Amino acid sequence: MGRSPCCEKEHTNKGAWTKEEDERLINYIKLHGEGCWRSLPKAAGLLRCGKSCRLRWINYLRPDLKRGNFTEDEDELIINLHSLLGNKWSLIASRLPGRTDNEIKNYWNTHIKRKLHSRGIDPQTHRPLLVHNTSTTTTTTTSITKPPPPLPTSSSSINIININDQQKSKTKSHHIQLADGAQQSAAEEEQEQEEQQDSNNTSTSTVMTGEDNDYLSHLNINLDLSIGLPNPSFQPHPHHQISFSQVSDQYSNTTTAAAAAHAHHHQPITKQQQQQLYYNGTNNYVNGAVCLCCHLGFQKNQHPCACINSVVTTTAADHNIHFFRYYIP
DNA sequence: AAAGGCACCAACCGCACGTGC
DNA sequence: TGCACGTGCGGTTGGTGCCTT
Repeated sequence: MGRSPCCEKEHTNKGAWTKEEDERLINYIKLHGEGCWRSLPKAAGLLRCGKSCRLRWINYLRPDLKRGNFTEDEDELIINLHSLLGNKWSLIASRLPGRTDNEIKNYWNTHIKRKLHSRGIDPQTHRPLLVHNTSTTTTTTTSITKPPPPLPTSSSSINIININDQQKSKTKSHHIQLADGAQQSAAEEEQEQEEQQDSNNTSTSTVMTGEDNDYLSHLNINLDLSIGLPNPSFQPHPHHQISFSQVSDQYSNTTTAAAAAHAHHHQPITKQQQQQLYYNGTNNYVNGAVCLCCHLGFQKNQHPCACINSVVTTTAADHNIHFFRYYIP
């Protein structure tokens, strides 16, 4: 016995939405708000599937949507985010206010892919295209190529933090600038290249780097990616309600840091702790954290993530810095 | 003017995940 | 623990309009 269909297909319209349908949907959501998509069509007097209503609202009718062409900045941002996240369109869209995942996905397939090809970059791997790369399996050929060029953003930083809860004194905190004119040592860079090549043999597009090779090879790697883009309208997922300040001293005290780590990994925290965290963020630019433990499948089966004992430290105060944290328990 | 090719994008579909029971 | 349900995501499809022949 299969699951019941999401709607009665014989009684639903398909295809393009009419103006009248749009108005019905808008009016209903204005009155009752979003949600309960399955029952919405009937309640709103629409002969549409609930999923269709949701899609129409999210991708087209929502009042906060930004219409019009993508800017050059948006282009670059999408490219950078895609190089980090892969085809996680909703995650990418969460960093572009007013843009939808569907819109970005379409834009990627129609414009950016071509743009990258013209730059000689493989849009899937973000590595230089090889002349002899005529095979359809680009992942195998790219494993022998040079590492990708630096991201064309103003600057990027990777912060690798190894925290042993009992031995915080042995904490390793590794901060690497990936901007043009990188602040990496040659040895670090070499190791990063090796690790990147290793990581390319997997389906994960995330770049692993730093001196923690032993730890990185450990199965219990936890990954927390927080991309610090100036996105004040960012609405964190309910699971990720706690925002992280980019200013290091905000989390220099253990209580706050522990609370932040605690909350970030889906643990309940007190109202007081929450207020403290938000208060700390208000004096500075507050960055919405994206937990890739969940989004990329790391620690999917562990609740909470093993990185719960990590202490959050940050190192950058530049509002435009792309900010990553890797937690290794 | 008609036909064909192409680009664009709204919409659909199937699946995965989270939640409640 | 397993199931049903609601929701969201990513890949794909199909309609439309523009351009070229």
